[in-house]
Amino acid sequence: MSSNEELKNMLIDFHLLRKLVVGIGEVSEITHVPTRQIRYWEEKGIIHSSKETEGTTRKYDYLSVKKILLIKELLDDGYTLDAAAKKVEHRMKNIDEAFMKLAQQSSDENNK
Amino acid sequence: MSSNEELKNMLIDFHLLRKLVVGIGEVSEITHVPTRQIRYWEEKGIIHSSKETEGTTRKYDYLSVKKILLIKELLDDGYTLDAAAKKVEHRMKNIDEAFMKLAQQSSDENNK
DNA sequence: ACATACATTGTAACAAAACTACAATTAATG
DNA sequence: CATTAATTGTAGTTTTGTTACAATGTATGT
Repeated sequence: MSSNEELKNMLIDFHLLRKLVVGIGEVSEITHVPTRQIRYWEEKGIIHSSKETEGTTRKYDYLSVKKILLIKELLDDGYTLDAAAKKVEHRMKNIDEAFMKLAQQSSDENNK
Repeated sequence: MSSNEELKNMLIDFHLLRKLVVGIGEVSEITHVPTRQIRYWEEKGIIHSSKETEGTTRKYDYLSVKKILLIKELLDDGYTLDAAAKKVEHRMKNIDEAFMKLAQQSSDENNK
Protein backbone atom coordinates (compact mmCIF):
# COMPACT_ATOMS: atom_id res chain seq x y z
CA MET A 1 0.00 0.00 0.00
CA SER A 2 1.42 3.37 -0.98
CA SER A 3 1.99 6.05 1.57
CA ASN A 4 -0.63 8.12 -0.17
CA GLU A 5 -3.32 5.50 0.07
CA GLU A 6 -2.40 4.93 3.65
CA LEU A 7 -2.78 8.63 4.17
CA LYS A 8 -6.22 8.71 2.68
CA ASN A 9 -7.46 5.65 4.53
CA MET A 10 -5.84 6.56 7.73
CA LEU A 11 -5.98 10.28 7.99
CA ILE A 12 -8.34 10.78 9.40
CA ASP A 13 -10.13 7.86 10.99
CA PHE A 14 -13.17 9.85 11.97
CA HIS A 15 -14.77 7.04 13.82
CA LEU A 16 -11.79 6.85 16.09
CA LEU A 17 -11.53 10.60 16.33
CA ARG A 18 -15.10 10.76 17.53
CA LYS A 19 -14.29 8.44 20.36
CA LEU A 20 -11.20 10.29 21.46
CA VAL A 21 -12.73 12.08 24.39
CA VAL A 22 -10.55 13.72 26.96
CA GLY A 23 -10.99 14.52 30.63
CA ILE A 24 -11.58 17.99 31.99
CA GLY A 25 -8.06 18.29 33.36
CA GLU A 26 -6.60 17.63 29.96
CA VAL A 27 -8.96 20.12 28.36
CA SER A 28 -7.89 22.68 30.90
CA GLU A 29 -4.24 22.18 30.03
CA ILE A 30 -4.92 22.35 26.31
CA THR A 31 -7.08 25.46 26.42
CA HIS A 32 -5.69 27.22 29.48
CA VAL A 33 -9.19 27.53 30.82
CA PRO A 34 -9.45 26.45 34.48
CA THR A 35 -11.53 23.36 35.16
CA ARG A 36 -13.77 25.40 37.39
CA GLN A 37 -14.54 27.75 34.55
CA ILE A 38 -15.21 24.93 32.13
CA ARG A 39 -17.76 23.48 34.52
CA TYR A 40 -19.32 26.89 34.88
CA TRP A 41 -19.75 27.32 31.13
CA GLU A 42 -21.27 23.90 30.99
CA GLU A 43 -23.63 24.77 33.79
CA LYS A 44 -24.77 27.73 31.72
CA GLY A 45 -25.38 25.44 28.75
CA ILE A 46 -22.70 26.99 26.56
CA ILE A 47 -20.68 23.83 26.17
CA HIS A 48 -21.55 20.19 26.58
CA SER A 49 -19.82 17.06 27.78
CA SER A 50 -20.59 13.38 27.73
CA LYS A 51 -21.71 13.64 31.33
CA GLU A 52 -25.09 14.90 30.25
CA THR A 53 -25.88 11.64 28.49
CA GLU A 54 -23.66 9.06 30.17
CA GLY A 55 -21.40 8.43 33.08
CA THR A 56 -20.35 10.58 35.97
CA THR A 57 -17.17 12.22 34.79
CA ARG A 58 -17.05 14.77 32.01
CA LYS A 59 -15.44 13.86 28.72
CA TYR A 60 -14.98 16.25 25.84
CA ASP A 61 -14.60 15.43 22.19
CA TYR A 62 -12.59 17.19 19.54
CA LEU A 63 -15.32 19.64 18.61
CA SER A 64 -16.03 20.57 22.21
CA VAL A 65 -12.40 21.35 22.84
CA LYS A 66 -12.32 23.40 19.68
CA LYS A 67 -15.35 25.29 20.87
CA ILE A 68 -13.74 26.07 24.20
CA LEU A 69 -10.66 27.33 22.41
CA LEU A 70 -12.76 29.64 20.26
CA ILE A 71 -14.70 31.01 23.19
CA LYS A 72 -11.56 31.67 25.14
CA GLU A 73 -10.14 33.57 22.18
CA LEU A 74 -13.15 35.84 22.03
CA LEU A 75 -13.17 36.38 25.78
CA ASP A 76 -9.56 37.45 25.64
CA ASP A 77 -10.62 39.87 22.92
CA GLY A 78 -13.10 41.49 25.27
CA TYR A 79 -16.37 39.80 24.39
CA THR A 80 -18.81 38.97 27.14
CA LEU A 81 -19.38 35.28 27.70
CA ASP A 82 -22.82 35.32 26.16
CA ALA A 83 -21.69 37.28 23.13
CA ALA A 84 -18.73 34.97 22.64
CA ALA A 85 -20.96 31.93 22.99
CA LYS A 86 -23.40 33.28 20.43
CA LYS A 87 -20.69 34.10 17.91
CA VAL A 88 -19.00 30.75 18.36
CA GLU A 89 -22.29 28.95 18.03
CA HIS A 90 -22.51 30.29 14.53
CA ARG A 91 -18.98 29.26 13.60
CA MET A 92 -19.36 25.80 15.09
CA LYS A 93 -22.33 25.16 12.87
CA ASN A 94 -20.09 25.24 9.80
CA ILE A 95 -17.40 23.20 11.45
CA ASP A 96 -19.85 20.58 12.65
CA GLU A 97 -21.30 20.25 9.18
CA ALA A 98 -17.91 19.82 7.54
CA PHE A 99 -17.03 17.29 10.17
CA MET A 100 -20.13 15.22 9.61
CA LYS A 101 -19.59 15.37 5.88
CA LEU A 102 -16.08 14.02 6.13
CA ALA A 103 -17.10 11.39 8.63
CA GLN A 104 -19.73 10.26 6.15
CA GLN A 105 -17.20 10.18 3.33
CA SER A 106 -14.74 8.09 5.26
CA SER A 107 -17.54 5.75 6.20
CA ASP A 108 -18.53 5.41 2.53
CA GLU A 109 -14.96 4.63 1.51
CA ASN A 110 -14.66 1.86 4.01
CA ASN A 111 -17.84 0.19 2.82
CA LYS A 112 -17.54 0.47 -0.95
CA MET B 1 -15.12 32.39 4.93
CA SER B 2 -16.47 29.64 2.72
CA SER B 3 -17.33 26.27 4.10
CA ASN B 4 -14.53 24.78 2.05
CA GLU B 5 -11.86 27.03 3.43
CA GLU B 6 -13.17 26.38 6.88
CA LEU B 7 -12.83 22.72 6.16
CA LYS B 8 -9.23 23.02 5.09
CA ASN B 9 -8.22 25.22 8.00
CA MET B 10 -10.21 23.34 10.47
CA LEU B 11 -10.10 19.74 9.44
CA ILE B 12 -7.89 18.68 10.79
CA ASP B 13 -6.23 20.82 13.39
CA PHE B 14 -3.28 18.54 13.93
CA HIS B 15 -1.88 20.54 16.74
CA LEU B 16 -5.05 20.03 18.66
CA LEU B 17 -5.32 16.43 17.61
CA ARG B 18 -1.86 15.80 19.01
CA LYS B 19 -2.97 17.03 22.37
CA LEU B 20 -6.11 14.94 22.51
CA VAL B 21 -4.87 12.28 24.87
CA VAL B 22 -7.23 9.89 26.58
CA GLY B 23 -7.07 7.87 29.76
CA ILE B 24 -6.54 4.13 29.90
CA GLY B 25 -10.17 3.45 30.76
CA GLU B 26 -11.33 5.26 27.70
CA VAL B 27 -8.79 3.43 25.54
CA SER B 28 -10.06 0.18 26.94
CA GLU B 29 -13.62 1.02 25.99
CA ILE B 30 -12.62 2.12 22.52
CA THR B 31 -10.43 -0.88 21.74
CA HIS B 32 -12.05 -3.57 23.86
CA VAL B 33 -8.68 -4.39 25.33
CA PRO B 34 -8.75 -4.65 29.13
CA THR B 35 -6.77 -2.02 31.02
CA ARG B 36 -4.70 -4.77 32.59
CA GLN B 37 -3.66 -5.97 29.17
CA ILE B 38 -2.84 -2.49 27.94
CA ARG B 39 -0.52 -2.02 30.89
CA TYR B 40 1.07 -5.37 30.17
CA TRP B 41 1.80 -4.47 26.57
CA GLU B 42 3.30 -1.21 27.76
CA GLU B 43 5.41 -3.06 30.29
CA LYS B 44 6.76 -5.11 27.41
CA GLY B 45 7.60 -1.96 25.50
CA ILE B 46 5.14 -2.60 22.69
CA ILE B 47 3.13 0.52 23.24
CA HIS B 48 3.88 3.78 24.96
CA SER B 49 2.00 6.31 27.01
CA SER B 50 2.72 9.78 28.30
CA LYS B 51 3.55 8.29 31.67
CA GLU B 52 7.01 7.44 30.49
CA THR B 53 7.87 11.09 30.00
CA GLU B 54 5.51 12.97 32.26
CA GLY B 55 3.00 12.62 35.04
CA THR B 56 1.78 9.61 36.89
CA THR B 57 -1.28 8.52 34.97
CA ARG B 58 -1.12 7.08 31.50
CA LYS B 59 -2.47 9.09 28.59
CA TYR B 60 -2.65 7.84 25.04
CA ASP B 61 -2.73 9.88 21.86
CA TYR B 62 -4.47 9.16 18.60
CA LEU B 63 -1.62 7.13 17.14
CA SER B 64 -1.22 5.01 20.25
CA VAL B 65 -4.88 4.10 20.26
CA LYS B 66 -4.65 3.28 16.58
CA LYS B 67 -1.70 1.04 17.31
CA ILE B 68 -3.57 -0.79 20.01
CA LEU B 69 -6.48 -1.31 17.65
CA LEU B 70 -4.17 -2.76 15.00
CA ILE B 71 -2.46 -5.10 17.45
CA LYS B 72 -5.75 -6.35 18.77
CA GLU B 73 -6.89 -7.08 15.24
CA LEU B 74 -3.83 -9.22 14.57
CA LEU B 75 -4.11 -11.01 17.89
CA ASP B 76 -7.69 -11.92 17.08
CA ASP B 77 -6.36 -13.24 13.78
CA GLY B 78 -4.07 -15.61 15.63
CA TYR B 79 -0.76 -13.77 15.69
CA THR B 80 1.43 -13.96 18.74
CA LEU B 81 1.89 -10.71 20.58
CA ASP B 82 5.46 -10.26 19.41
CA ALA B 83 4.61 -11.03 15.80
CA ALA B 84 1.66 -8.67 15.91
CA ALA B 85 3.82 -5.97 17.46
CA LYS B 86 6.45 -6.35 14.81
CA LYS B 87 4.00 -6.22 11.95
CA VAL B 88 2.23 -3.21 13.39
CA GLU B 89 5.52 -1.46 13.98
CA HIS B 90 6.05 -1.50 10.27
CA ARG B 91 2.61 -0.19 9.44
CA MET B 92 2.81 2.52 12.06
CA LYS B 93 5.95 3.87 10.49
CA ASN B 94 4.00 4.88 7.40
CA ILE B 95 1.15 6.27 9.41
CA ASP B 96 3.45 8.27 11.63
CA GLU B 97 5.20 9.76 8.63
CA ALA B 98 1.97 10.76 6.93
CA PHE B 99 0.81 12.25 10.17
CA MET B 100 3.91 14.36 10.61
CA LYS B 101 3.71 15.48 7.01
CA LEU B 102 0.17 16.70 7.37
CA ALA B 103 0.92 18.35 10.67
CA GLN B 104 3.72 20.21 8.96
CA GLN B 105 1.44 21.26 6.11
CA SER B 106 -1.22 22.60 8.41
CA SER B 107 1.42 24.49 10.31
CA ASP B 108 2.73 26.01 7.08
CA GLU B 109 -0.73 27.11 6.02
CA ASN B 110 -1.36 28.91 9.26
CA ASN B 111 1.88 30.87 9.01
CA LYS B 112 1.96 31.86 5.36
C1' DA C 1 3.02 -35.63 30.01
C1' DC C 2 5.71 -31.88 31.64
C1' DA C 3 8.93 -28.26 31.54
C1' DT C 4 9.41 -23.73 29.65
C1' DA C 5 8.48 -19.45 27.96
C1' DC C 6 4.68 -16.52 26.59
C1' DA C 7 0.47 -14.11 27.69
C1' DT C 8 -3.09 -12.85 30.43
C1' DT C 9 -5.64 -11.95 34.55
C1' DG C 10 -6.78 -10.93 39.73
C1' DT C 11 -6.54 -7.96 43.42
C1' DA C 12 -5.31 -5.27 47.73
C1' DA C 13 -3.75 -1.08 49.17
C1' DC C 14 -2.83 3.40 47.72
C1' DA C 15 -2.68 7.85 44.84
C1' DA C 16 -4.53 10.99 41.54
C1' DA C 17 -8.25 13.16 39.22
C1' DA C 18 -12.83 14.60 39.08
C1' DC C 19 -17.30 15.41 41.35
C1' DT C 20 -20.94 18.24 43.91
C1' DA C 21 -22.69 21.76 46.56
C1' DC C 22 -22.16 25.02 49.05
C1' DA C 23 -20.31 30.16 49.29
C1' DA C 24 -17.33 34.15 48.35
C1' DT C 25 -15.25 37.38 45.30
C1' DT C 26 -14.69 40.29 41.52
C1' DA C 27 -15.97 42.91 37.43
C1' DA C 28 -19.35 45.54 34.59
C1' DT C 29 -23.67 48.27 34.03
C1' DG C 30 -27.74 50.97 34.81
C1' DC D 1 -24.50 51.37 45.00
C1' DA D 2 -27.52 47.86 43.81
C1' DT D 3 -27.75 44.21 40.44
C1' DT D 4 -26.49 40.94 37.30
C1' DA D 5 -22.70 38.47 35.13
C1' DA D 6 -18.58 35.90 35.64
C1' DT D 7 -15.27 33.75 38.03
C1' DT D 8 -13.04 31.46 41.79
C1' DG D 9 -12.35 28.66 46.34
C1' DT D 10 -12.80 24.58 48.76
C1' DA D 11 -14.31 20.58 51.90
C1' DG D 12 -15.74 16.21 51.57
C1' DT D 13 -16.74 12.41 48.52
C1' DT D 14 -16.61 9.37 44.36
C1' DT D 15 -14.35 7.61 40.41
C1' DT D 16 -10.49 6.35 38.00
C1' DG D 17 -5.91 4.90 37.78
C1' DT D 18 -1.53 3.08 40.02
C1' DT D 19 1.87 -0.44 41.64
C1' DA D 20 3.42 -4.70 43.03
C1' DC D 21 2.68 -8.67 44.23
C1' DA D 22 1.01 -13.51 42.53
C1' DA D 23 -1.84 -16.84 40.02
C1' DT D 24 -3.64 -18.80 35.94
C1' DG D 25 -3.94 -20.10 31.30
C1' DT D 26 -1.93 -21.43 26.58
C1' DA D 27 1.32 -23.03 23.21
C1' DT D 28 5.62 -25.44 21.83
C1' DG D 29 9.35 -28.59 21.89
C1' DT D 30 11.22 -32.86 23.69
